[in-house]
Amino acid sequence: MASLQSSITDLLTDIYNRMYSALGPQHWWPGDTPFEVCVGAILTQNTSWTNVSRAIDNLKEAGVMGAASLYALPLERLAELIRPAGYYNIKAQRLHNFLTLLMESYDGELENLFSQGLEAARKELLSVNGIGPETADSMLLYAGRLPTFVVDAYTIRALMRHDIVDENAGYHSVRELFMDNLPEDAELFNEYHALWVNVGKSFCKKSKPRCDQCPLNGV
DNA sequence: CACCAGGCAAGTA
DNA sequence: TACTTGCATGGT
Repeated sequence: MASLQSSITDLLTDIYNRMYSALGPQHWWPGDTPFEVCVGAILTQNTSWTNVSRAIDNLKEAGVMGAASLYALPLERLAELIRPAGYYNIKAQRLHNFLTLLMESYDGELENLFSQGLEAARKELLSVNGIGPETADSMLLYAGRLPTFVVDAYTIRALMRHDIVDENAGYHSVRELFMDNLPEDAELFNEYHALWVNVGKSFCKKSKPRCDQCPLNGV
Protein backbone atom coordinates (compact mmCIF):
# COMPACT_ATOMS: atom_id res chain seq x y z
CA MET A 1 0.00 0.00 0.00
CA ALA A 2 1.21 3.49 -0.77
CA SER A 3 2.03 5.91 2.01
CA LEU A 4 1.65 9.68 1.96
CA GLN A 5 4.66 11.78 2.93
CA SER A 6 4.06 14.96 4.84
CA SER A 7 7.73 15.82 5.36
CA ILE A 8 11.25 14.97 4.29
CA THR A 9 11.72 13.29 7.65
CA ASP A 10 8.79 10.98 6.95
CA LEU A 11 10.15 10.19 3.49
CA LEU A 12 13.63 9.34 4.76
CA THR A 13 12.16 7.31 7.61
CA ASP A 14 9.92 5.40 5.20
CA ILE A 15 12.90 4.61 2.96
CA TYR A 16 14.87 3.37 5.94
CA ASN A 17 12.02 1.17 7.12
CA ARG A 18 11.55 -0.31 3.66
CA MET A 19 15.23 -1.17 3.31
CA TYR A 20 15.52 -2.52 6.84
CA SER A 21 12.40 -4.67 6.46
CA ALA A 22 13.65 -6.09 3.17
CA LEU A 23 17.31 -6.59 4.08
CA GLY A 24 17.62 -6.64 7.87
CA PRO A 25 20.57 -5.46 9.98
CA GLN A 26 23.82 -5.16 8.05
CA HIS A 27 26.32 -5.53 10.93
CA TRP A 28 28.70 -2.81 9.74
CA TRP A 29 31.60 -1.99 9.72
CA PRO A 30 33.47 -5.30 9.20
CA GLY A 31 36.60 -4.87 11.33
CA ASP A 32 38.00 -6.00 14.67
CA THR A 33 39.10 -2.61 16.02
CA PRO A 34 38.50 1.10 15.34
CA PHE A 35 42.02 1.33 13.95
CA GLU A 36 41.34 -1.48 11.50
CA VAL A 37 38.16 0.31 10.43
CA CYS A 38 40.20 3.42 9.61
CA VAL A 39 42.74 1.45 7.60
CA GLY A 40 39.90 -0.24 5.72
CA ALA A 41 38.26 3.12 5.02
CA ILE A 42 41.30 4.26 3.06
CA LEU A 43 41.88 0.92 1.37
CA THR A 44 38.30 0.63 0.13
CA GLN A 45 38.37 3.85 -1.87
CA ASN A 46 36.87 2.91 -5.26
CA THR A 47 37.67 -0.73 -4.49
CA SER A 48 35.62 -3.83 -3.67
CA TRP A 49 35.70 -5.06 -0.09
CA THR A 50 36.90 -8.55 -1.04
CA ASN A 51 40.14 -7.02 -2.30
CA VAL A 52 40.47 -4.83 0.78
CA SER A 53 39.95 -7.82 3.04
CA ARG A 54 42.96 -9.54 1.52
CA ALA A 55 45.12 -6.49 2.11
CA ILE A 56 43.98 -6.29 5.74
CA ASP A 57 44.77 -9.97 6.22
CA ASN A 58 48.28 -9.32 4.91
CA LEU A 59 48.78 -6.52 7.41
CA LYS A 60 47.58 -8.70 10.29
CA GLU A 61 49.72 -11.60 9.12
CA ALA A 62 52.74 -9.33 9.05
CA GLY A 63 51.92 -8.17 12.58
CA VAL A 64 51.70 -4.51 11.64
CA MET A 65 48.00 -3.73 12.22
CA GLY A 66 48.72 -1.00 14.71
CA ALA A 67 49.44 2.71 14.49
CA ALA A 68 53.09 2.69 15.55
CA SER A 69 54.15 -0.36 13.54
CA LEU A 70 52.28 0.71 10.42
CA TYR A 71 53.74 4.20 10.71
CA ALA A 72 57.24 2.72 10.93
CA LEU A 73 56.93 0.68 7.74
CA PRO A 74 58.79 1.85 4.63
CA LEU A 75 56.33 2.92 1.94
CA GLU A 76 57.54 0.20 -0.45
CA ARG A 77 56.91 -2.51 2.15
CA LEU A 78 53.50 -1.07 2.99
CA ALA A 79 52.59 -0.93 -0.70
CA GLU A 80 53.63 -4.55 -1.13
CA LEU A 81 51.39 -5.69 1.73
CA ILE A 82 48.30 -3.81 0.54
CA ARG A 83 48.80 -4.71 -3.10
CA PRO A 84 45.54 -6.73 -3.44
CA ALA A 85 43.52 -3.60 -2.65
CA GLY A 86 44.67 -1.88 -5.82
CA TYR A 87 46.10 1.65 -6.19
CA TYR A 88 48.68 0.35 -3.76
CA ASN A 89 51.29 3.07 -4.22
CA ILE A 90 48.92 5.96 -3.68
CA LYS A 91 47.10 4.16 -0.86
CA ALA A 92 50.38 3.43 0.92
CA GLN A 93 51.11 7.14 0.85
CA ARG A 94 47.57 7.98 2.01
CA LEU A 95 47.78 5.52 4.90
CA HIS A 96 51.10 7.03 5.88
CA ASN A 97 49.63 10.54 5.75
CA PHE A 98 46.84 9.45 8.09
CA LEU A 99 49.31 7.73 10.43
CA THR A 100 51.44 10.86 10.50
CA LEU A 101 48.48 12.84 11.82
CA LEU A 102 47.58 10.13 14.33
CA MET A 103 51.12 9.61 15.64
CA GLU A 104 52.36 13.19 15.62
CA SER A 105 49.23 14.99 16.82
CA TYR A 106 47.29 12.38 18.81
CA ASP A 107 49.92 10.13 20.37
CA GLY A 108 48.81 7.28 18.12
CA GLU A 109 45.43 7.08 19.88
CA LEU A 110 42.22 7.33 17.89
CA GLU A 111 40.39 8.15 21.11
CA ASN A 112 42.38 11.37 21.36
CA LEU A 113 41.25 12.30 17.85
CA PHE A 114 37.58 11.38 18.26
CA SER A 115 37.14 12.83 21.77
CA GLN A 116 37.40 16.33 20.29
CA GLY A 117 33.90 15.87 18.95
CA LEU A 118 32.52 15.44 15.47
CA GLU A 119 33.27 18.77 13.83
CA ALA A 120 36.81 19.20 15.11
CA ALA A 121 37.78 15.60 14.35
CA ARG A 122 36.22 15.81 10.88
CA LYS A 123 38.19 18.94 10.08
CA GLU A 124 41.40 17.22 11.15
CA LEU A 125 40.76 14.17 9.00
CA LEU A 126 39.85 16.26 5.96
CA SER A 127 43.17 18.09 6.27
CA VAL A 128 44.99 14.86 5.41
CA ASN A 129 45.92 14.42 1.76
CA GLY A 130 44.08 11.28 0.67
CA ILE A 131 41.17 11.54 3.10
CA GLY A 132 38.09 13.03 1.46
CA PRO A 133 34.57 13.41 2.84
CA GLU A 134 33.46 9.78 2.50
CA THR A 135 36.62 8.35 4.03
CA ALA A 136 36.49 10.88 6.88
CA ASP A 137 32.83 10.25 7.62
CA SER A 138 33.35 6.47 7.50
CA MET A 139 36.12 6.74 10.10
CA LEU A 140 34.09 9.11 12.30
CA LEU A 141 30.93 6.99 12.21
CA TYR A 142 32.20 3.43 12.14
CA ALA A 143 35.40 3.82 14.17
CA GLY A 144 34.49 6.81 16.34
CA ARG A 145 30.74 6.16 16.71
CA LEU A 146 30.14 9.85 16.06
CA PRO A 147 26.81 10.78 14.39
CA THR A 148 27.84 11.78 10.85
CA PHE A 149 26.11 10.50 7.73
CA VAL A 150 28.24 8.66 5.17
CA VAL A 151 27.31 9.32 1.55
CA ASP A 152 28.64 7.24 -1.32
CA ALA A 153 28.10 6.66 -5.02
CA TYR A 154 25.39 4.06 -4.31
CA THR A 155 23.44 6.48 -2.15
CA ILE A 156 23.45 9.26 -4.72
CA ARG A 157 22.64 6.90 -7.61
CA ALA A 158 19.65 5.37 -5.82
CA LEU A 159 18.35 8.77 -4.71
CA MET A 160 18.62 10.06 -8.27
CA ARG A 161 16.82 7.09 -9.80
CA HIS A 162 13.95 7.64 -7.40
CA ASP A 163 13.89 11.38 -8.12
CA ILE A 164 14.63 12.33 -4.54
CA VAL A 165 17.67 14.39 -5.52
CA ASP A 166 18.60 15.89 -8.87
CA GLU A 167 21.48 14.93 -11.13
CA ASN A 168 23.91 17.50 -9.78
CA ALA A 169 23.48 16.58 -6.12
CA GLY A 170 26.88 16.41 -4.47
CA TYR A 171 28.27 14.80 -1.34
CA HIS A 172 27.67 17.79 0.88
CA SER A 173 24.06 18.42 -0.06
CA VAL A 174 23.08 14.76 0.31
CA ARG A 175 24.82 14.49 3.68
CA GLU A 176 22.91 17.54 4.87
CA LEU A 177 19.63 16.12 3.58
CA PHE A 178 19.96 13.19 5.97
CA MET A 179 21.56 15.01 8.89
CA ASP A 180 19.07 17.89 8.82
CA ASN A 181 16.03 15.62 8.69
CA LEU A 182 16.86 12.68 10.91
CA PRO A 183 17.68 12.39 14.62
CA GLU A 184 21.37 12.71 15.44
CA ASP A 185 21.79 8.98 16.06
CA ALA A 186 25.02 7.17 15.23
CA GLU A 187 23.30 3.76 15.32
CA LEU A 188 20.66 4.91 12.84
CA PHE A 189 23.28 6.48 10.53
CA ASN A 190 25.36 3.32 10.76
CA GLU A 191 22.55 1.08 9.62
CA TYR A 192 21.16 3.55 7.08
CA HIS A 193 24.40 3.90 5.12
CA ALA A 194 25.04 0.16 5.18
CA LEU A 195 21.53 -0.42 3.81
CA TRP A 196 22.18 2.01 0.95
CA VAL A 197 25.25 0.03 -0.04
CA ASN A 198 23.29 -3.22 0.04
CA VAL A 199 20.50 -1.74 -2.07
CA GLY A 200 23.06 -0.32 -4.47
CA LYS A 201 24.79 -3.65 -4.89
CA SER A 202 21.66 -5.77 -5.05
CA PHE A 203 19.11 -3.67 -6.94
CA CYS A 204 20.26 -0.24 -8.04
CA LYS A 205 23.33 -1.28 -9.99
CA LYS A 206 25.11 0.99 -12.41
CA SER A 207 24.45 -0.98 -15.58
CA LYS A 208 22.25 -3.89 -14.50
CA PRO A 209 19.34 -2.44 -12.58
CA ARG A 210 16.85 -4.82 -10.99
CA CYS A 211 14.31 -2.16 -10.25
CA ASP A 212 11.48 -4.70 -10.13
CA GLN A 213 12.72 -6.08 -6.80
CA CYS A 214 13.86 -2.81 -5.23
CA PRO A 215 12.45 -2.10 -1.75
CA LEU A 216 12.29 1.57 -2.70
CA ASN A 217 9.63 1.03 -5.34
CA GLY A 218 6.62 3.13 -4.49
CA VAL A 219 8.22 5.71 -2.22
C1' DC B 1 35.94 -9.30 -23.81
C1' DA B 2 34.07 -5.02 -21.17
C1' DC B 3 32.64 -3.28 -17.00
C1' DC B 4 32.63 -2.50 -12.13
C1' DA B 5 34.24 -1.72 -7.24
C1' DG B 6 31.93 1.28 -0.08
C1' DG B 7 37.28 8.00 -3.84
C1' DC B 8 40.50 11.40 -4.09
C1' DA B 9 43.74 14.67 -5.85
C1' DA B 10 46.00 16.80 -9.60
C1' DG B 11 45.88 18.58 -14.09
C1' DT B 12 43.59 21.26 -17.80
C1' DA B 13 41.00 25.15 -19.94
C1' DT C 1 34.74 27.09 -11.55
C1' DA C 2 33.91 22.72 -14.11
C1' DC C 3 35.44 18.82 -16.37
C1' DT C 4 39.00 15.14 -17.20
C1' DT C 5 42.56 11.86 -15.93
C1' DG C 6 45.60 8.69 -13.10
C1' DC C 7 45.68 5.35 -9.81
C1' DA C 8 45.49 -0.93 -10.18
C1' DT C 9 43.86 -5.32 -8.41
C1' DG C 10 40.40 -8.90 -8.83
C1' DG C 11 35.48 -10.48 -9.58
C1' DT C 12 31.42 -10.91 -12.81
